[in-house]
Amino acid sequence: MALLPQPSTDQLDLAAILGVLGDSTRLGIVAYLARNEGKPLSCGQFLDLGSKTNLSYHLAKLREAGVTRTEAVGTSRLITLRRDDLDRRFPGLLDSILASANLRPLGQTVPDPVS
Amino acid sequence: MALLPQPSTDQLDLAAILGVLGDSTRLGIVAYLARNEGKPLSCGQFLDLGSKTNLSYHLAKLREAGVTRTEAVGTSRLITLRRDDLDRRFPGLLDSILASANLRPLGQTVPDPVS
DNA sequence: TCAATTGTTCAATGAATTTTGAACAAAGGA
DNA sequence: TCCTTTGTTCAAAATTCATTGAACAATTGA
Repeated sequence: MALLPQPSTDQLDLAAILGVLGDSTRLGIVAYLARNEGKPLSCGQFLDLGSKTNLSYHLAKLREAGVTRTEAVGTSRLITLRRDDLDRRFPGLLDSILASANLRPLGQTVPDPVS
Repeated sequence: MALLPQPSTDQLDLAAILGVLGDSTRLGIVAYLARNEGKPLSCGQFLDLGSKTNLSYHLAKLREAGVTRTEAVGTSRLITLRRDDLDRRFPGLLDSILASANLRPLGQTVPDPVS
């Protein structure tokens, strides 16, 4: 129903986006969103990436930088990647970051957050 | 002559790289290095992006994250982009970031540092 | 109405970041 | 040997960032 405040497409700032993605928790959130593109996820889906309070903080950062869209539905927040806007503003950027993120660093496995 | 300490190619960390590029001064340095690929630049070339001391700080950050290579020659430091290593570890990432950085944000011009 | 679910906000804390000027060091040229 | 050029290191200060627990708010279901 209610879309939480977010920057418009032409307000998207590269340094701000890179900065917000320069954090392993937030990178994990974005990678998970990308693996589930189409289905909006609620905050609770990310609970193994941080505490409830901490996720609220990181998810707000992502939304304020324009990486994610957050819609309030009931007591839930439905979160999606702003792929269209990001692709329009910075073509190819998101995909190359996601591709890099999926290269398992040093043979480690990236576990999926709770489903 | 002497190559300053830097992470090896497989030590390159995506979050660390994005984090270090999430700063407009450092992004400006990297964009300028890319526009001059081939010719190593010394710190002084970047003087309009910050003070001498401040640049020393930012250039160290870039080197420690593995984005740049720094070679000490005399009293100078010759700085280059680690394009080969970055491309090998994260194919396409650097180019998409550079392409995004070259989209003038909001019609602004990016002035070249002093030559 | 009551209780549970889902998240946010707040204050506090500790850590990391950015910036500055002063002092320093190393190399090169006059 | 001096002086200049090129950068680094250090300490200090200001700011921002990440994390936590407690309290709160809103919605939903029994």
